[in-house]
Amino acid sequence: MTVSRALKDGASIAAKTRNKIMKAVEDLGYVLDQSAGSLSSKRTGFVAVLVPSINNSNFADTARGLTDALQGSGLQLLLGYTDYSVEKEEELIESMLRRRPEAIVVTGGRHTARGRRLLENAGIPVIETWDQPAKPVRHVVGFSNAEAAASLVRHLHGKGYRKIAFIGGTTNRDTRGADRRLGYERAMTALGLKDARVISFGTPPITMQQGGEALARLIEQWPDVEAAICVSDLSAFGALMECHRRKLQVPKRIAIAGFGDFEISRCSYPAITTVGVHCYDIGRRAGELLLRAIEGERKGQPMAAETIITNYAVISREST
Amino acid sequence: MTVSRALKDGASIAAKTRNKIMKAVEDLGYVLDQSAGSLSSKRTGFVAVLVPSINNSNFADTARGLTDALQGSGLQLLLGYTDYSVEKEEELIESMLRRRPEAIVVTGGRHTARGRRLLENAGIPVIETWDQPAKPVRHVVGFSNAEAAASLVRHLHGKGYRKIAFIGGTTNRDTRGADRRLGYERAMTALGLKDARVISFGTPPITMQQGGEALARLIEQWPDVEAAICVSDLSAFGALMECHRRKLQVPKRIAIAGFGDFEISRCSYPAITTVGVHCYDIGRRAGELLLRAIEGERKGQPMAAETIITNYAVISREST
DNA sequence: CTAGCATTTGTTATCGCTAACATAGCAATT
DNA sequence: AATTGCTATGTTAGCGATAACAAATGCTAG
Repeated sequence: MTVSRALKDGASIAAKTRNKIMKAVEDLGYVLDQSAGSLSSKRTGFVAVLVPSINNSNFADTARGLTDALQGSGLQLLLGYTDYSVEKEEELIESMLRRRPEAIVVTGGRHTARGRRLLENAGIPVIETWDQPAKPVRHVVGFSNAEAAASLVRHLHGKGYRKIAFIGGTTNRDTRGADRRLGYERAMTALGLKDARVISFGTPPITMQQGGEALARLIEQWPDVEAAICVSDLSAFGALMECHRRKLQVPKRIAIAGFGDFEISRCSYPAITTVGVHCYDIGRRAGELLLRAIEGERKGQPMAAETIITNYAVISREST
Repeated sequence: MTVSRALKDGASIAAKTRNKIMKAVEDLGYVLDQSAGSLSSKRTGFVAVLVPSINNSNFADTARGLTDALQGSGLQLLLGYTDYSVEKEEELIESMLRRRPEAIVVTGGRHTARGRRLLENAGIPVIETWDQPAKPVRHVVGFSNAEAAASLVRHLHGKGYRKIAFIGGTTNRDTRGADRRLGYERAMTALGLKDARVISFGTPPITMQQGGEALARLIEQWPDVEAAICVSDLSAFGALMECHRRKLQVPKRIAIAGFGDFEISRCSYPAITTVGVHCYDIGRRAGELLLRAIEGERKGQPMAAETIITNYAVISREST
């Protein structure tokens, strides 16, 4: 027991004893067993985080924000990839809950019925991110992808573009992508631009290359198109490069806009107009919210459901 | 006990009993507690993985390869970011070991003395990746960054370039980056090209933007430079865009090469010559190796140390 | 009907730690 | 010297699962 106390800080223990213990620990190469500790103290120090993917995506930044926010709190991320599938998400939720995380962060507000039930009954703080679900499970840190995409449409409209197209993936698995398209369509209608032009190409998340191919199709199908909004900066970049290849001047002949404010949109030439959505901050603020929620849980005073709407802003650059 | 049996497969249990239990489980929303299970069975199902970073980096692909390889094995990744710092790595090794992972995968072969000791005494399979350490802790899945960079130099030399520069970060924290520079320098000497031109700019991992700025400096310092090798595709891309801005024709006026075969190098215009290093495969094969090693460990027959050298190849594209 | 075997269920101890309480030690105060 | 009030250490009893063994049940065959 004294050893146990020596190894955590804040316990009252004589300096002499502690030193003796520490020396023994170092000599023996002893490492505390946290599974056993967790079992006893009922605090695992885990936070489960489910993201669609971590490769070339905004979610990596969100994960990083979370990691940073949790720095020093003794909490550790348990990361899972859902691959943009709610079925896989359900599986992951279950296997994560087996580890008894102290909170769980998921991406988006769409889950399987059972997935949702698992979340609701988990007895731990739940945070949905990157979205603004109509019926949140509990806490939310996100924004409306539809609204964000709509504001991009209005921005282009304000610059004089009328024949505006949307490039995205073929399915609705990527709900954020689907929301963006929805926002595009609504904004077009609202502006009286009847003929929405949607190119669906590739399973989400669509790659740079697929963005390029989609642009090729777009040009073929609607040669008079004036601007293309891409579901993400990556596809926008692919589209932009395809324009280079075809010697189509951007933005003179066609304007290109992306979504997400990846570094690439800032650095490419021409730099790409995009919607900045503060991916890192979503993670960071989810982390901070979660710390408060866990604190409350430990004190037996569960926090009231909180919804944090994060900012987004159209970032106008050379490509529009 | 019967419940415990019902919840794992392969146990002999009457179908009727199992169904009854499953129903109760579903009704109660009961979820197994794996910390308790791990404590008892001495198998946590964790694999610790330490990577420098997961944002815009090859390591995300490696993590993905690992995840895929471990799919269905019941093992779960415990991911940690070292931020390219061996001190942070040491901390992470310790906190990971507290979770009693069944194997640990680290990036690179450089560790603090204590970090190395912890790895050696952990009593679990250790895999070092992305490098070819002189004295591996145990297993290795990697390649020589120096050799790979050297072969890129030779490739450029073969194409007639002589005044070849290297763009990288300012410190040696990123040991793989440092190795690449070393390989560059050695190859230049070996080819009789005396005047190595190295631009160090930004703390690793250097960004696209820093790659662009570095190119600007390079041109200023050595206006006659014919080719630039960048420490990664991201900086190469930044450099390439800077060339666009300055209306320097690539590869006519200056050739640009990267490292890592990120998607961006394939899609950019002009497409960037790079060294393909099979990031995903490194993860995948580390995962497979690790499964065998864990299997051996469980049977009480530890596996002999194994070194897997992964392939790399210069991929010649339009930028050189 | 019962021995004999296979299958299914039950018991007990244990994994390595910590919460909660109990005791010991020690200085200050009266 | 006795009392009080600390702080430092020790004891005991779990946390919730599983390993290992023990018992019960079911089935087949003689």
